[in-house]
Amino acid sequence: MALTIYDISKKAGVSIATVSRVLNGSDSVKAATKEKVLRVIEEYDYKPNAYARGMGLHSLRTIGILCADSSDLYLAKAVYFLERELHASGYESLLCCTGYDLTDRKNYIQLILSKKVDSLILVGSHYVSGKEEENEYIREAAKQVPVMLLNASYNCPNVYSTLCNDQAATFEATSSLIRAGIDDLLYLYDSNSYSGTKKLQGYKEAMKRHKLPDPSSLIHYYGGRTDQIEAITDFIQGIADKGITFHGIVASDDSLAVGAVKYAKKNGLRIPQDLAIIGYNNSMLTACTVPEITSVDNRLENLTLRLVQTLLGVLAGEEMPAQSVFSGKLIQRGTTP
Amino acid sequence: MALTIYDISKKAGVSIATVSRVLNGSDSVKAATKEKVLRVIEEYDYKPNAYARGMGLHSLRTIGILCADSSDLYLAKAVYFLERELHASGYESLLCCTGYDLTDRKNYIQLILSKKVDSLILVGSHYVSGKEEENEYIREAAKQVPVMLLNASYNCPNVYSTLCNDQAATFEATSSLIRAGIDDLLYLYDSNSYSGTKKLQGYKEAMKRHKLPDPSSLIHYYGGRTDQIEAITDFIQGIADKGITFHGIVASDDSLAVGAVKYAKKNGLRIPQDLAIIGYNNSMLTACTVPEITSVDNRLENLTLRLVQTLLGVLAGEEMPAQSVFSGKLIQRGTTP
DNA sequence: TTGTACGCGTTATCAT
DNA sequence: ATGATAACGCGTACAA
Repeated sequence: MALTIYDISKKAGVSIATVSRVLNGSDSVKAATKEKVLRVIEEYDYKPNAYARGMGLHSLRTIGILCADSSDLYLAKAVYFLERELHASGYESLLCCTGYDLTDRKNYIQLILSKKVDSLILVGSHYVSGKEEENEYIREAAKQVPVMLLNASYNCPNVYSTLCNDQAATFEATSSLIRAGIDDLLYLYDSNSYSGTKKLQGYKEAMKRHKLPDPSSLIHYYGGRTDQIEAITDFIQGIADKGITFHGIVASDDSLAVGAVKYAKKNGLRIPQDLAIIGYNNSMLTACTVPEITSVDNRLENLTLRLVQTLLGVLAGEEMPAQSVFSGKLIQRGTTP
Repeated sequence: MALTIYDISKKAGVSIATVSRVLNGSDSVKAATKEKVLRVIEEYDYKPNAYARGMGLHSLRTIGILCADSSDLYLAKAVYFLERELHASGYESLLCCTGYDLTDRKNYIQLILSKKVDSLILVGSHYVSGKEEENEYIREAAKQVPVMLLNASYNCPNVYSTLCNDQAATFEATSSLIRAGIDDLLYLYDSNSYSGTKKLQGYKEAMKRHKLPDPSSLIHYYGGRTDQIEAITDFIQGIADKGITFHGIVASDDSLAVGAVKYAKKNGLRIPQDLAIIGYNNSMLTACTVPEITSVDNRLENLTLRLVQTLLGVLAGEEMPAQSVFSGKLIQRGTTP
């Protein structure tokens, strides 16, 4: 059996209260006593029981990180950064891959809350819906612990949003192509999430601002998996085969842009002369093609850093901004003129 | 304040013992009583306190998943599959990105064990070293909880290994190129981990078996980051610039293979006629290049599935195999003849 | 089948 | 500065 605080107190010749004080860094304990207790703790390699500790402190210093799919290139990076930051601050991370289904998500959150996490981090904008009733579960969760949103925004007490201004970034990306003289721009996207919607708005706004005709026929939703590059290529081919002409593509994700590059190659189109392409996320995928893909960097590491700082502040009882917005940045590479 | 088992027992007009029995699915409770208690639980949405429960059961049904870097394409997939399987079996996953440093890993494991996880899953072969003294921490951990190894093997009580026969797979991949008439085969690798060593052995074995000259000058270690494709391309260029000639490349990772494809393009080499390439892991990267990359599939999902099954068996007190080995499979695509 | 009472290992609140 | 002791909420012998 593992040692308890009683064992240590006996061996050190003090009471359990004193041991507890030493353990929790109380200042009201004589240096000599502290030294003595620490030596015993060291000698027997005593570790306080986590469950019992959780009961007393009402916390195990654990944060629930929820994401739809942690094998997604972008989400995986987000999870990685978050875990690293949290660990550095003495918190552990309970990872939950909830999938994209609403009911599954709700159940998962219920479960995780019952495990007494100190906070919930929802990674990715899929967690915020356009329909208010579908966000009810966020309000509910926020009644129990602070809820942190990465790449989404939701206005509600105890909910804190950290995100990139995807709309502005997409507006800028689209505009840069238009300024280069390309105005038949295809818009490809794969998600109707919060940020998915914002990106689309950015594209539309740019088309409108430059007085281009209604782009409805140029906007296409790819509903398949983003790691199926071949399916994406076929998808774009299908659009072209319908007789829709385009000399530029703005994509909501780098994988869609990779599909676009492969489409161009298959059809003997020169990049960027015949077809210019812009991706999103500035992932390693941008470096896999020839030429390399121009992409929007939404500074994920920055976002995660800020999110954790905000969270720590909230947990410490400080007043924190409910929303932190950063700017994206277009990284120029070979697929744009 | 949240409801306790006492509140529920009062409202249901029974003792806490009965509530506890209902909660834990004991059979010795009258159907009517059970029904009554369940209704109260439902009505007040009562959730047992996790800490108190952990104290009694000596478990919070939580597994520690350790990996060096969960943003790595391959590790991320492994973590995703593991979490999914564990969740389906009623276990939560504590994610720990330990990095590649030994001391950091040790500390992290100590910490995580003190949080009372039911088991440790070490994802990726980096956790097993060739030097026995560096594996001491695994032995220590295994004294406390079962330790599961994914893609590595270590012989020690309470340690269970689930892996792909990377040596045989690499042997087969290398041999297939030799049979196609290419015998100046470069071997690129990026890790000296357990499986890294095995893969290299598979390559060497194939060269030897086909009576090819000592390949020492053809074996090259890339020490940079695998998500830096450009650095990989430069690395290969450097090898060629040294005057080493090769018409085929066997790589220990798909990202190295992507770098090889880009190297070929830069130098106007035809693929596969002038340069044949085989990657490893069969990741989405194989679909990003033109032509697509032939790669070894080590059936990750299978491995994770088996690992979790083994773990559940061990936790249930059943006798389980200490080692489960699966075969890899070469997926033919455009970079090989 | 059900209830009582105790143990689990801490933290926190009083005294001293 | 330190010690005694009461929570904390649940599981589980043991008793009924």
